Amino acid sequence: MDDPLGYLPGYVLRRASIATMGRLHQHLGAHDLRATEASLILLIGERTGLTQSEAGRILGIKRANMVPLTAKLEARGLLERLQLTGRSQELVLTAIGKRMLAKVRAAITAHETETMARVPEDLRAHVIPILTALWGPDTDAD
Amino acid sequence: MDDPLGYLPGYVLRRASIATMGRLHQHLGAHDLRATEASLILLIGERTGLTQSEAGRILGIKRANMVPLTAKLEARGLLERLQLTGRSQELVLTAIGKRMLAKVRAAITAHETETMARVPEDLRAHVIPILTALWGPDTDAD
DNA sequence: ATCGCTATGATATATAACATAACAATTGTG
DNA sequence: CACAATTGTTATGTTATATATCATAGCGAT
Repeated sequence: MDDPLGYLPGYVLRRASIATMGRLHQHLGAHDLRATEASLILLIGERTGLTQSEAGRILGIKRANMVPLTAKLEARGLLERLQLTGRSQELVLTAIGKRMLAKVRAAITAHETETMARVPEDLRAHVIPILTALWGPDTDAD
Repeated sequence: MDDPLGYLPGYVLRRASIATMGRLHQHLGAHDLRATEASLILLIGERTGLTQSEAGRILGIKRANMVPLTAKLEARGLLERLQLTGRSQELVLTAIGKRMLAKVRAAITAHETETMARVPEDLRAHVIPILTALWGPDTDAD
């Protein structure tokens, strides 16, 4: 098709992200999960004792937006909110949530493999370093 | 802050894209342009005789969403729609639009430089190839 | 221990960017 | 010519953001 903007890193980065997210969405679709929801489940699965706002900070999701996100997952029985200190609450996976976690991990692994497979072999080692560099230390979600 | 998901290419790609778009937005903010609008202006500036739907196809924007996009830019006096065949219309930059194009190009160049500067020098050459590979041939917007 | 500041969660609301579906008009083609 | 495909448009819905405001709870300093 020719993309006359294909020489612009920012543009190509965005298109790459959109395309990759689209593919991820297909992997997750079977479990009726959005990428954001999946990332939260993954995160809780890897880090115990996380507070709702801590999780939000790590994922770059604002406090206000964590509310409907956790509410939805809680409504589906995937996670629980444990009142921790009276003003903060810990996010914990339920049994169903843990089963979902396994499925999410499988989906993510498949997607990850598929994603890396697109990159010429000799460049694969540079993917994470480059993307991490572009991510950069701008990480404040709130 | 530690990002426990930092080993996932898809996740890091998304964060990188969001961060980079945020920085781009700052460059463009002075001209009150969204990234999408800027990309359309850039595109028209590089390719003459483009139809609205052609532009949409190239940029991955659906026909329906091209309407408010072009309408807004036309309302700002940046572009004109020339009836081309009776059902298709060519997008053309006005004089003001061309002046804006110059500014957009400057902003994009600055942003591009800033973006590449984040990447360790020895990896820079791989940025576009990797991102292009990840973008992949999924390019159908409609 | 109380005063003031900050953190947390929640609510309401706005916006950008995308999607789908239906439609009219027009063009191209078998 | 009849029919299919293309183009632009309108209406509408969804998702992921954002902001502003609020009540409550904890914390630090005096």
